[in-house]
Amino acid sequence: MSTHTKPQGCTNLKLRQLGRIVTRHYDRYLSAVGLKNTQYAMLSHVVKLGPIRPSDLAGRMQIEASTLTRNLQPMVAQGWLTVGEGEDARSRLVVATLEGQQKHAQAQHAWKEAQLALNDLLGVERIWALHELMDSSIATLSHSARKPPSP
Amino acid sequence: MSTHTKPQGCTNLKLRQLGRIVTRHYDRYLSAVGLKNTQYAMLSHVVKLGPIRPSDLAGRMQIEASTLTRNLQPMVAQGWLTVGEGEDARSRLVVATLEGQQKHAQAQHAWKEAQLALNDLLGVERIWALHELMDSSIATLSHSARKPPSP
DNA sequence: ATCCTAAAGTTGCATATACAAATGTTGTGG
DNA sequence: CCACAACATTTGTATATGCAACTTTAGGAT
Repeated sequence: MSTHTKPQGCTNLKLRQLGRIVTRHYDRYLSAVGLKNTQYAMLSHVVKLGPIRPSDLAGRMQIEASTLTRNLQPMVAQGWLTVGEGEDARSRLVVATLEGQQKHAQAQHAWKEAQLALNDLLGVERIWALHELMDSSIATLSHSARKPPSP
Repeated sequence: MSTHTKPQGCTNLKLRQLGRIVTRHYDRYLSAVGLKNTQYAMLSHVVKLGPIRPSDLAGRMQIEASTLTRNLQPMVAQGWLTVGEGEDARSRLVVATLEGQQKHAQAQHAWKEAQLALNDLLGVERIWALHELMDSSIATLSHSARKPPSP
């Protein structure tokens, strides 16, 4: 018979448990430069995607727009990002300041150490396999409009 | 040459992005019974592990003790869990009330729908592969005392 | 017994996350 | 032009998450 029949257990539980462990790992490295993992992620996105509208940024990061609004605040307060006027009067544009770009460059070192340490702990094969699966899952799910249960 | 050289990108970023998507998915199903995914996870653990000390529960769930303290509060307020005296005067024991057990049984249906819907979206092969990788990663990381960067 | 350390929980502080509802803005059909 | 739907962002409310510091209680060593 086959080595596996049906998936066991809860995908969400596993994702969150592993996520917590891994997030703590990265945060220990990033704390040396005064950033949280989420802030590093946001900074990276803004540095790379240049002036970008909040809703587009939220879409790229797979977070809700309302979450983005709040996550921006500490970054703006620290002077790493600014939120300026957009095309419309309703939209804005997020950009990284010079300090933000410098902070990002500085944080990249810490990130790399964290990533390499994790590679060591899990082995590059497993990391690689995880990345492939997660990338393809994100791609699949970010398109399918996931509909709530019927009635 | 090999089809892959080194893992690209940030493991933490991918885990969190996929985690957010999947968590939202489950939460949409669980909202029908008035639970958040994390509460369902906690309820399941307590129902299964019977009277258990907070620190042991935290260890099983891979969350910090201080997080557990707070996450317990809404559950106790709803009457699903109680926190009683433990062996010591310093430790406690968490147990599920009757209402908690009923809520859990009720929530299991919603959870199953969410899981099956996800299986459909991603395919059982991918789910299975993800579970295997995440389980083994959690097992590996939960033992290795992850040490912060030197100085 | 006393002092010192370890163990178990909790609090203070800061951030992250999302849904529902509110606000303000734009574009459109009539 | 005007009512109305569609869009972009923010607020209200609630929960989740972790680190550092603190309190209380055990256990051990002398």
